[in-house]
Amino acid sequence: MKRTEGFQPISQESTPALIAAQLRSLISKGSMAPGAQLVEMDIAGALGVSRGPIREAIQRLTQEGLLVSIRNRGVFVAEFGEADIRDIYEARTAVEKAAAGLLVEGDHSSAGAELLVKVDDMEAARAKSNSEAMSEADVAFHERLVAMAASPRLSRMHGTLLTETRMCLNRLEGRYLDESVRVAEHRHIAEALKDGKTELLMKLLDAHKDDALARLLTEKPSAATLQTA
Amino acid sequence: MKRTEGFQPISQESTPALIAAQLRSLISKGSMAPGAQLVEMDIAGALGVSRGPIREAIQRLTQEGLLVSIRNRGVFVAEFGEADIRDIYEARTAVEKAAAGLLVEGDHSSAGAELLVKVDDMEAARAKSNSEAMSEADVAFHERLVAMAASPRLSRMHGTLLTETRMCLNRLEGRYLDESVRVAEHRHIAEALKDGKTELLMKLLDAHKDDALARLLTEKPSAATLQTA
DNA sequence: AGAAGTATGATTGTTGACAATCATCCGATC
DNA sequence: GATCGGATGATTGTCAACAATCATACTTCT
Repeated sequence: MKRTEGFQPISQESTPALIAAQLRSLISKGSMAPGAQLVEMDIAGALGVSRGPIREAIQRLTQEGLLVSIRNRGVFVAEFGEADIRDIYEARTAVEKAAAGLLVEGDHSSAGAELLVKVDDMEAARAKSNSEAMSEADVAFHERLVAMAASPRLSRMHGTLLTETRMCLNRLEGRYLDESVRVAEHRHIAEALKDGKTELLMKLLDAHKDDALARLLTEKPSAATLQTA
Repeated sequence: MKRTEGFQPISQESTPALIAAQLRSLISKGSMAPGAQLVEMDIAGALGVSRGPIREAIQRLTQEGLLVSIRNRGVFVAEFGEADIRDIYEARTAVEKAAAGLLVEGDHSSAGAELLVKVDDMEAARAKSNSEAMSEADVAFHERLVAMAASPRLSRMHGTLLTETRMCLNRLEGRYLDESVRVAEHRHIAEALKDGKTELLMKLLDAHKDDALARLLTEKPSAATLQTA
């Protein structure tokens, strides 16, 4: 028996990566609002580290597009207008369609089944009129769709796009939906994947995007304004 | 006349961003080989700055996936195996197809014409048997395809994927091709775009990817091994 | 009242110093 | 020869200090 059997290599995350993850989460949740300035000294004080690693973390998020850095003036949470929202959804759909394409070539039956579980989560949230859980389940559906494709690059790109999506959705007030339509849309996508119907799947993903954009970019958000991820 | 007419706002790039761009270029060109360690002090000395901004630049490239950072041991240029090459090409094709889809919905005729200009560059390089120019023209074709879609996110994602592509291609030796086939493939894509033939365009992009992967991942590169971007 | 100039405070950008960590080498021991 | 322990040098990670820059407030001048 080898003496090191049973041991696992230890891998420590770097401090800037940890800080970046925490900041990303706060930005994603809207705790740090679009346009808000990140003050290094404040964050350093809150986290109990020096400004160096904070600056390094900020570079990560700037590279990712979540922060905007203006030399000598500071770093701000990115703000997205209508064009950005369109761009985010276009890019997301591109990634999701590519992932779906890969999934259809594999065991699409169990992939679809797994997505249906996520749809059930959405249905449960709808039944409880828990809109926060619904949003989370909606995002989880899309996340899982791409993750199952086991493509590191699609997942990486999608991760950023989902963060950007959340940032956009955080800004919108009064987001109501006939949630059963929302659940049904996702169920149709999952079923098309399950059945290996490539063309239908692509059409549904496109329609899902068009639907979302139409609702998100309605000029006067009203009580009937709809939301979907 | 307003006193500030004719003036343009000045916007200074941050030092870490400048450093990151230079490093990205060196990595892209293969001057910094996959697996090579970046030594902060060396780079700082070469650029005449302190280690702080170097570290910040490195965080950018790490976030982008071009560098791999291991705590307390250093930062290394990312290395890609066969699975990575597949993933890069899959992701690139996803982005390129999405861009193509957007272009077809607009003035696809002039978009296609513009791509044909890039094909002519490729043809000129073929006629001179200049394989470096051919590679550059090939990459420029794909770059332009996505840039014309005017989608910041597709362009951003594509930029990284192209750098990764170059890194992979840098490793391969003996890359010979019947270059006229290569030029023809790109010409067909440009023509399909010009003519607004969506389905054909998507099929050609997929075939282009499959072709590239088949060639790049041939087990024993021979004089007949083909290369395309 | 509006414009210009100056001062001030907050924040950013960079640097060099120091501690921590790791890889490598060398010598001792079995 | 193989293993272990210790020393050494290289490099990384973090920190605090200082200079530079900007935004804001206040004062003076027209």
